[in-house]
Amino acid sequence: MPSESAESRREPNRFTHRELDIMSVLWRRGSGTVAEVRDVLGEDVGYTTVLKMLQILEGKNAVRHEKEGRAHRYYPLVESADAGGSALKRVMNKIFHGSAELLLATLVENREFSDEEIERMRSILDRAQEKEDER
Amino acid sequence: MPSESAESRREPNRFTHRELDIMSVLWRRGSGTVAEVRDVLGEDVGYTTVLKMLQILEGKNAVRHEKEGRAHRYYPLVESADAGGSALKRVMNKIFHGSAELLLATLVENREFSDEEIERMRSILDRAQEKEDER
DNA sequence: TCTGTTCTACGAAGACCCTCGTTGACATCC
DNA sequence: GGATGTCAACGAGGGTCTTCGTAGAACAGA
Repeated sequence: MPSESAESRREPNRFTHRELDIMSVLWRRGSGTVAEVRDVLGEDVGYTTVLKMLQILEGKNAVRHEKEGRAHRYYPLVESADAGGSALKRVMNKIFHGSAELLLATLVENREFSDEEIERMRSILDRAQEKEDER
Repeated sequence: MPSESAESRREPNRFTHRELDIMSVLWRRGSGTVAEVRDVLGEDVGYTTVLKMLQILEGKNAVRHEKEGRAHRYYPLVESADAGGSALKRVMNKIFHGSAELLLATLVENREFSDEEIERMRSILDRAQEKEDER
């Protein structure tokens, strides 16, 4: 098995902090204009900054835009599940020695979950196991 | 609820990519000299680069070193569980809308787990629930 | 002693990230 | 028409991240 540590300079679905801030808004809302995104982010981020970031993201094919009146409306092209999968894999490998169990243990340790949440998480595992058993 | 997007410029336990590469090695091995860390990372990372990163990490109190012969042996000061907790929280909030269930679902979707692994993950949830029920 | 090796230390170069000032287009209101 | 407001576009500035060249100390072997 190759060492995996030599990262290719540009992985897919990997976002910088600000990029992630902005993608996060688009994922939540489905789409957004510059002004809308900026409203969510708060006034401490400049308008032109948000615009620039969206243009950068467009250059990376992470979003696309359509004209809407005089403004542009931006839509995410990268799915949050894909970005999340990559991010989780990275965290799991780099920090949790590749162990999903260690990751899960840390997750439940750092937050209190209600019975209902835990129940739903359990059923997620059930479904995964069923799928496994079918083979 | 405050908007949460205005990140403080330096969160604790937050590492850059290269920093994380190096911390990852120290966490796995428990400690390492520059040469040892570099061996794990592969020859495409320069010796002085690794040294520099370790010095930077030391400046951030993420590692410390002891003399070992003529060389330095570095030890992690930040625990992987702490770094992992921060990273998971970030991923959960920015990408999974704060939902641990969505996170778990993505995790099990992206990798096949054996029955044993799933069983152990289930018991992690059991333990969390017991703790919850005690109150 | 000379030479090669292995180490730390320092600093500078280059890439990347983020921010914002400025410009010009367009629209609206008076 | 002139003032005002909203918009995209561009580019430059300053910061951070990463890399590496170079220097010098310590040591080993011939």
